[in-house]
Amino acid sequence: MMDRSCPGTVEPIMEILDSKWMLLLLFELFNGTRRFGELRRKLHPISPKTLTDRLRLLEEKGIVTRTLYPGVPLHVEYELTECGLGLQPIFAAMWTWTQEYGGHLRKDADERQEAKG
Amino acid sequence: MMDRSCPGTVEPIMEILDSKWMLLLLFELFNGTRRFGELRRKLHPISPKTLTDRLRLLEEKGIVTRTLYPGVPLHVEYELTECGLGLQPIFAAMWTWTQEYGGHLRKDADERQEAKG
DNA sequence: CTGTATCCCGTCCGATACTG
DNA sequence: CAGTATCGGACGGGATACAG
Repeated sequence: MMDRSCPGTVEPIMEILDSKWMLLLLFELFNGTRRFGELRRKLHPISPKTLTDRLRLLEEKGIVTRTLYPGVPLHVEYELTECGLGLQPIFAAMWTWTQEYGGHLRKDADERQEAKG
Repeated sequence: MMDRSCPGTVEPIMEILDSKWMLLLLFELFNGTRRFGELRRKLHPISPKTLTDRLRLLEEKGIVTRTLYPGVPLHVEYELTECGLGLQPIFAAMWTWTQEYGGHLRKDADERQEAKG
């Protein structure tokens, strides 16, 4: 499974996850159905354009459903599909990794130490 | 675990994975120690600047080690640390997701159908 | 062989104003 | 309320030449 074919298997997922706000957006949706304005407030200061872009992408990929409730005022709900909920084990694996190796992520700690000499 | 703290737990990993070439680079290293030129050939047409950037980042994060073998010609080897090898379950989870839900990722299939419609 | 230094371009994203 | 349209800036990454 860790062979040459794996990058091709993994890349489509990365195309979803690696854009700005996408993680926060997904986690928000993991916790239940959300409306557009609700997401906008929670992800503040995301721009409406960007939020729409993200939601449309997730829709395209079959990860969320968009439900329109006609009437005034307009009312739209976004909800994860089974496919979207299925992403959770991936985040669980990331969470586990951080617990295990998170201490290694010092990054600038080293640089500061070097500066001090 | 899927609560509000999780994005913060996951983001540091995404900072590593979400840059161009990083997936291919990691998979190459999963298969063993590699030299700079070797990576450059395998990831062709990556630019040397970008390859260096990626390797430096991985080094900073403690995910790879860089070993210099002095002499002419110069010889450098990159190898995953235990921490780097620990990333594999994450990719395994992604792989599983694609097996399970990969069929949902049609994206442009829908667009084409719409065009025909 | 293993990088670094420069320059440049495309893309992503934010800000803002506007519409059904 | 839930978006769309438009513009512009920042930044990631490519090409290329050069250095240790």
